[in-house]
Amino acid sequence: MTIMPSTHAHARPYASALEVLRAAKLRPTRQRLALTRLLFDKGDRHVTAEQLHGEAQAAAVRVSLATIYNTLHQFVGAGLLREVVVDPGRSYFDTNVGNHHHFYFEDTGRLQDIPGERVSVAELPVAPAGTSIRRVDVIIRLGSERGR
Amino acid sequence: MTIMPSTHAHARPYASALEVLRAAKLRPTRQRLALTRLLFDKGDRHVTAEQLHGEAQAAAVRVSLATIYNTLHQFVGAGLLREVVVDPGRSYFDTNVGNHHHFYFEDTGRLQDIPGERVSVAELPVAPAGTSIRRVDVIIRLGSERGR
DNA sequence: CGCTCATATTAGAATAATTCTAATCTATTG
DNA sequence: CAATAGATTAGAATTATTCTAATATGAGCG
Repeated sequence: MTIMPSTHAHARPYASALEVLRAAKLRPTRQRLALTRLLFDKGDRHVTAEQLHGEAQAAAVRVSLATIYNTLHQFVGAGLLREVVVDPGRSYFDTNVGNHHHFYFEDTGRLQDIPGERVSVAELPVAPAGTSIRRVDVIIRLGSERGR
Repeated sequence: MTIMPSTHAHARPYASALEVLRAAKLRPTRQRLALTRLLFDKGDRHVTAEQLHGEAQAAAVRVSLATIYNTLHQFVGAGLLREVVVDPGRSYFDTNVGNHHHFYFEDTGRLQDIPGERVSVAELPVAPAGTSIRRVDVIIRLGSERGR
């Protein structure tokens, strides 16, 4: 793919990152644009803050870890990311915000999506008045061979 | 309830704590006995390390935080406790090791059991060869009124 | 019982992930 | 382009947890 004259009509990474941030009402700063691209230009992924920081540095993008955290949380707030809690002490951020669940490989720490349709949860009593379901997380924890 | 002459025939807290530890092949030390009682004498509960430490101090049991952590993890290893991960950076230990799932009140940080039968998960592809399912966690996250 | 030793416990230091702070920058708007 | 609200930053601070090395203790044995 060759360099194109600057138009605005197609989904180049840059343009789409900009749109993503605009839609989320977040100022498109240099670092947010870069992080948006790192996060969303490669399909669904699960990253930790440190990982993303590493990728940013590898890509010669100067971003502090504080900004990584700020941005990840803002993205979660804006519905661009979903935080997955599987490991005490480590947070994963999932670029797939659709209806789905997870396989978690305990040995390697890797997460894998399971399409939402493959899992059904029989209806349950919505808890005490004044509360509503934010989300239902299903995590299938996998270990190597020896089943426990 | 008054002090009983020392017999061995009924399920006093002390005796059962001893049995629990023996069954788990863990030496019944002073602190493990005390923690066993604190954990299991009051029905199903979800505690953090700090909480348990606090309870121990309140009960005038001298135990270091390191021992709390050691013990909690040994108990998990022995199948006496189950670790529930719902909050990044905080671990809950559940005295209910049977088949069940959880409501998680995001505002208060409280966990509540949901009997296992109330939740059914439609079968899913067991992941890559060489792995087996260790556990399936279903966490229903609740928020206050405003749904999201 | 009292020794011995493997196992536990402990205080405190160390680590890891994350958040905070206050100073410095930078989009945005007029 | 100046003003300013909002963003970024380095580094300190916080939180939860683990590690370390020294000390204590339960279990088995004579």
